[in-house]
Amino acid sequence: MTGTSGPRKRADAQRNEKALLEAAAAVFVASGVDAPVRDVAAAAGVGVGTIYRHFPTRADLVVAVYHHQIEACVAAGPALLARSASPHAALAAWIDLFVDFLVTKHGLAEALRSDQDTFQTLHARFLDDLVPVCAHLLDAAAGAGEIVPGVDPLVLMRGIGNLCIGAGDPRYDPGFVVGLVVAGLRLR
Amino acid sequence: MTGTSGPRKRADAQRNEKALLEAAAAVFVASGVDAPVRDVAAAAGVGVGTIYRHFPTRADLVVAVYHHQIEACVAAGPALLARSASPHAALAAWIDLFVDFLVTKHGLAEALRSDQDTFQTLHARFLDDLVPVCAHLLDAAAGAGEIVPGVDPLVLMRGIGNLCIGAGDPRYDPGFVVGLVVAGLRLR
Amino acid sequence: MTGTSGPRKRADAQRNEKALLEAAAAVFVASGVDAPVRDVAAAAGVGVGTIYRHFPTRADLVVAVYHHQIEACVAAGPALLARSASPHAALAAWIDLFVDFLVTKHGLAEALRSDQDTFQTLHARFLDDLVPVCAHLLDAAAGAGEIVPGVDPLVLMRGIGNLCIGAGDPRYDPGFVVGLVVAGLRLR
Amino acid sequence: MTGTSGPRKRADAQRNEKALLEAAAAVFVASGVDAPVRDVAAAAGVGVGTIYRHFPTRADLVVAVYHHQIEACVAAGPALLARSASPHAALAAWIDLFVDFLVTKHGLAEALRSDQDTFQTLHARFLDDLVPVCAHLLDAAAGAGEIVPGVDPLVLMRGIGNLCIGAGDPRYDPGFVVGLVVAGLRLR
DNA sequence: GATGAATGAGAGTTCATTCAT
DNA sequence: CATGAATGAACTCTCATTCAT
Repeated sequence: MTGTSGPRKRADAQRNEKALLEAAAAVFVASGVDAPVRDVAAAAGVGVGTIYRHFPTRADLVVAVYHHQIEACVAAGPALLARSASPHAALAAWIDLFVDFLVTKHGLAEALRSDQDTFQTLHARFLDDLVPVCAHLLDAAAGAGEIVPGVDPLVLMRGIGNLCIGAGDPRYDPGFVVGLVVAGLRLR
Repeated sequence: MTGTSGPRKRADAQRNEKALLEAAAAVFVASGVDAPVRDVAAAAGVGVGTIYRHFPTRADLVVAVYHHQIEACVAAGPALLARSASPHAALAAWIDLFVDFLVTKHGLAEALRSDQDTFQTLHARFLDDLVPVCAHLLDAAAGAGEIVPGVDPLVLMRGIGNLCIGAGDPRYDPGFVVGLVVAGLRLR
Repeated sequence: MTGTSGPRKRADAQRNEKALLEAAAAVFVASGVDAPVRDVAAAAGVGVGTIYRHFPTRADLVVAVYHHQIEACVAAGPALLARSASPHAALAAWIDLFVDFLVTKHGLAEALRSDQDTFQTLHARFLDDLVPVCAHLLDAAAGAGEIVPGVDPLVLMRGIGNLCIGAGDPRYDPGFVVGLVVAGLRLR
Repeated sequence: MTGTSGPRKRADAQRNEKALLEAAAAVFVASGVDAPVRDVAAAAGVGVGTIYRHFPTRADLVVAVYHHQIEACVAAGPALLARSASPHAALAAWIDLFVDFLVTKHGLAEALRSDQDTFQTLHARFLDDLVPVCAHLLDAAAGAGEIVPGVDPLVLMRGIGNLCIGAGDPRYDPGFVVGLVVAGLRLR
């Protein structure tokens, strides 16, 4: 805005892509990840061609939309483990974080659960990145004797993800049920 | 042909409707509750007009499809409470039943979670019928001091329902996570 | 129009299909066989869905459009052979008929030559039906010692077909070149 | 870098244009003259804008692509007439040359026949250059009493061109039908 | 009542063409 | 001059829904 007029084209394109992602995120929240490409384009104020240029398939777009947020979650795992009172506390905090993330980005959980071919990629990406973090936290907690051993992190994460579906409804409370799950993990 | 046409028609219509429901159930399992109306009509061997005559909206059809199964679940609640060792055991057994139901009728959980307007009716019907049963079981278990008090049956049921989404995937195991929830309910 | 209101639905559908074919023929002449489906639908005064119902693929439509005309040509072969002065005269007359047909239905020749996948079916149909007739005429003329033996009917017909491309242009005269071909066939 | 930039640029531009034409020729052979502009640009390693700068319309590009080859054909006419045994032999040889040209550059014949507005220019150019050559050969042969008089060279050339359409198909043989045409030209 | 033909909105996708950099 | 990002018209195809028979 001040003096960035030099190599502008690439800068513009990047800005454009960012605007695209934000618009897509908004549209996904409002209409789900199945929202018409046209709607996303309109929301971003670009032509549909621009969407296809940047993200050839819908999966590419969805993955991109949630990429940064996934990364943040990945980073939070070790950080929490380092500064929490106990591994179980870290696990609980991380799950809370994950739930907050999903609940905030309403529509994400729905996307995650979709077994449509279109979202295979999203699925993969999501789980490939997050499951190891979860596994690490589970191992730490199990190693400390705080939780039952042998919990499959993938199963746990998909469960948590599922529980976040429909978070917008005032009559539903994902956090409560997730709390039951976390409680259920504890060794008694 | 003249005298019997009155009652006969009704019988025929009922038969027709039943065939419709069975066909719809099969199609829903195969293609989800968003399956094209034409597919349902074709599976039932009727015209699409007939579907619309019997079930003006898709929700009506979906509700009807799952009606009997919901009723069975409703009936199972008191029965289990009567013959189980403890209220908590009855609750656990009933939840298992519910999970089995959802998991077996693949696609139902997905339909349940949908917040699309189309399924509002289904939602309502499903919960209106089942929540009281669940509430009764929760009350009994809480009254016996076996579980934490104040669990909202609606929230619990929606959580359970959500956990059943994606049950077909071999890498996911709804039962395990539901087990954690049930364990989490117990007073420690 | 007078008393055909009995089994009207099927009658209507047939009428509709006929109107469709006529409209499609007109559009094909005007815009080629690649004309947008919408244009055909508009010309026929129906929705696009109607086109797709009657003719699931474009090839189906194209084949149907030219079906009757192909049949007429098929029927003309033996008839001409029976009533012509010589086999060569019959062959020449039949080729004239074929050329008239292609030239009249401007756009047909273009369709025929297309090697696009869409028209494979048309190609096949066209040649499967007409080549045998042509072969019969060629055999008769060759048997009578009037023309060179061993002419491949398929090659001849595709040549004739090609020559009819662009018949609308006043500066071109397919008939003349076809005449040269027919003359070239004669034993000298 | 300073003094040579004037002439250098022109040299570069010429080189660029040549590369463009070669790339376009290759793409036209592979995908037909309707190939996406992008494909041509990509094959040439330039941006689409460059294509549009050099050749504002597609016709301009197509004409340019085939320009050199047309010129070669033009030059061959008198040469053949000079060194052939008879005018008819020269005509036949020249037609063979023309056919070889069209058949080799698969896609050219298709382009030639197109009556689309886009190719009007190509048409014109092609015929304006070649028709006189053909006329000359026809006149010579007619003058020598070898062929029928009064053959319109334009009609003949378009016929020949049409016959070359679909040359790639193993079941078709343009050369054979062209041979019939050439034979048909002879006085008997 | 049942039928299924017809309708047409809507979604995905491709590309010719323009124009800011 | 060259580039290629952006635009948006155009096209195909699908299906929910209506309604004449």
